[in-house]
Amino acid sequence: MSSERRAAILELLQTKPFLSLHELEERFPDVSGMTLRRDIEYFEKQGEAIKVRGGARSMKFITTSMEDAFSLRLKENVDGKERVARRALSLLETGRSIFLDSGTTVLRLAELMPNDRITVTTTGLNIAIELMKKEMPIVNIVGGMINRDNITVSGNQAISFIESINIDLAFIVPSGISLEDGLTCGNYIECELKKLVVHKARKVILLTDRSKLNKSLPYTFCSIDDIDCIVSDGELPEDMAKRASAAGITVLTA
Amino acid sequence: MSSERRAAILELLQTKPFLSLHELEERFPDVSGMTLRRDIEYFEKQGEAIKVRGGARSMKFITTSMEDAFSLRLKENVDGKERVARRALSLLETGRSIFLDSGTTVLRLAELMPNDRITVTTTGLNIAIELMKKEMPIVNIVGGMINRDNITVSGNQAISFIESINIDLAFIVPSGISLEDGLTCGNYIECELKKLVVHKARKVILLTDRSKLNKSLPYTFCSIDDIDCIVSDGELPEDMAKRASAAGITVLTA
DNA sequence: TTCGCTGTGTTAGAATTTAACACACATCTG
DNA sequence: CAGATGTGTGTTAAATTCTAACACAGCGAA
Repeated sequence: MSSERRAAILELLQTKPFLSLHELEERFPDVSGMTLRRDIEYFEKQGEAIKVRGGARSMKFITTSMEDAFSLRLKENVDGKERVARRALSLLETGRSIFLDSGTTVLRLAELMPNDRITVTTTGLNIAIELMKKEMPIVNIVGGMINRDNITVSGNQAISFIESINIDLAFIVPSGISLEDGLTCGNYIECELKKLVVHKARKVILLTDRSKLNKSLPYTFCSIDDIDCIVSDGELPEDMAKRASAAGITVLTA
Repeated sequence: MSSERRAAILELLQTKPFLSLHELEERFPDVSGMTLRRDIEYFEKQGEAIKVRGGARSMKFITTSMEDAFSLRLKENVDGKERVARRALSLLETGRSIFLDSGTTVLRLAELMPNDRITVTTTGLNIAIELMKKEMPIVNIVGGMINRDNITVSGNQAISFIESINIDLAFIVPSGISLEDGLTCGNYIECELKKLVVHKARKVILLTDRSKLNKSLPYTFCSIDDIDCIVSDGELPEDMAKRASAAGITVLTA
């Protein structure tokens, strides 16, 4: 039957950016090349792929110009970010007001977010877009100027927005973490915003991966002691773990 | 020289979803097909196009899942919207602060916007995203709750944002226009926002197409007399034209 | 001048794609 | 049940497109 084969091809299309006909012919030796061609044609009509010479390109991997600026960064330690995002998911509770920082880890979290009745406020344009694809969360975006580098909104208006809302849970991603300097980022105005978020949130959850540990950037927005929970993609260094436990911070390793 | 040709091809790629080699050969008879092939290859590397049998598909028209929710609506009277957007383009002046309403016509305007030094404030998430792809305009997005139906931000925060800024030019798109009810839309809170924008803007430009004329929706945000300029995709009905000229409104038909 | 680079043209062969027809099998329909 | 219809598939040959390799001109740098 054709549907099984097509399902399998669709699977492949989710995995690889390019599927060659030769590949397909090897994978499905009992049907003719013509059939596989027709399958590709079918997926092209479905919008899952684009027929190109020699095979098909998967839509999943075709990103519009600006998105791939991210996917570049997204490729660093994808696996770690994925695990952190999934672990963080379990901290969500329905009916809450949560804040989502911007960043690729959080983007992944947004993609995975269940269709629960929660209210999300975010500074990340792409995160807002991602959440809109779902049915449920009420999505707020803070107002202000958009930073092209990281698709993040910040500024006075953003600050006054945060001042006006209540936050149960804040998921924060710093650019650097160190014992001495605490959580740091490289942009003053965004730093101010994060500072306020940390101050206002009832509970602050820090999402991090290996690459950020023991790094320090110009602006500090809070100390490690201000955090309530750390989700990391691996064990924390000993000194940091000690500090965390002294401060009563829950540490989750994903 | 190659750069002019490439610039022209890039233009074409912005216009059409598919460019055939034959088309290119007709358009550029003084270079060989091989050269045009190489141009396509070049644009594929640039991420502007995808090479397919017989030509190239423009990236611009390859949409990721959520975007095509819009392209559905975008298909209504595309031609009219396109003309209105292009006509509106000529009203832009550098160094100004402009407001862009949300809507497909404006989205097209955003896509066409030159790389000038202007400041844009918008309620449309997708419009902000579109503008970010460019180098130049400073992009502000108002804060507030996002309406899934039209990817628009509104709410108290949005209003306080608008209150805090100065607007030279506001490009407004109502859902309905009629002599009696003026400019109307179907959402109370968005209506309030538009009302404020019209009030604050030094100059209000109304973008409209045939489909909106003589329609009336629940909430009015301003009267026709409050407008400074109307850009329409065809002649206005006589009574409306009369009213406009009496009010000293510039009418541009595209 | 000479070198090397970039942009281009030409060609022939390779590879892919298309289109048309054929067949098997399942499912309706009278 | 016979016949009609439709879907999925295979086969073939021709048409089209693509690639690769080499050639050459123009231009700036050494």
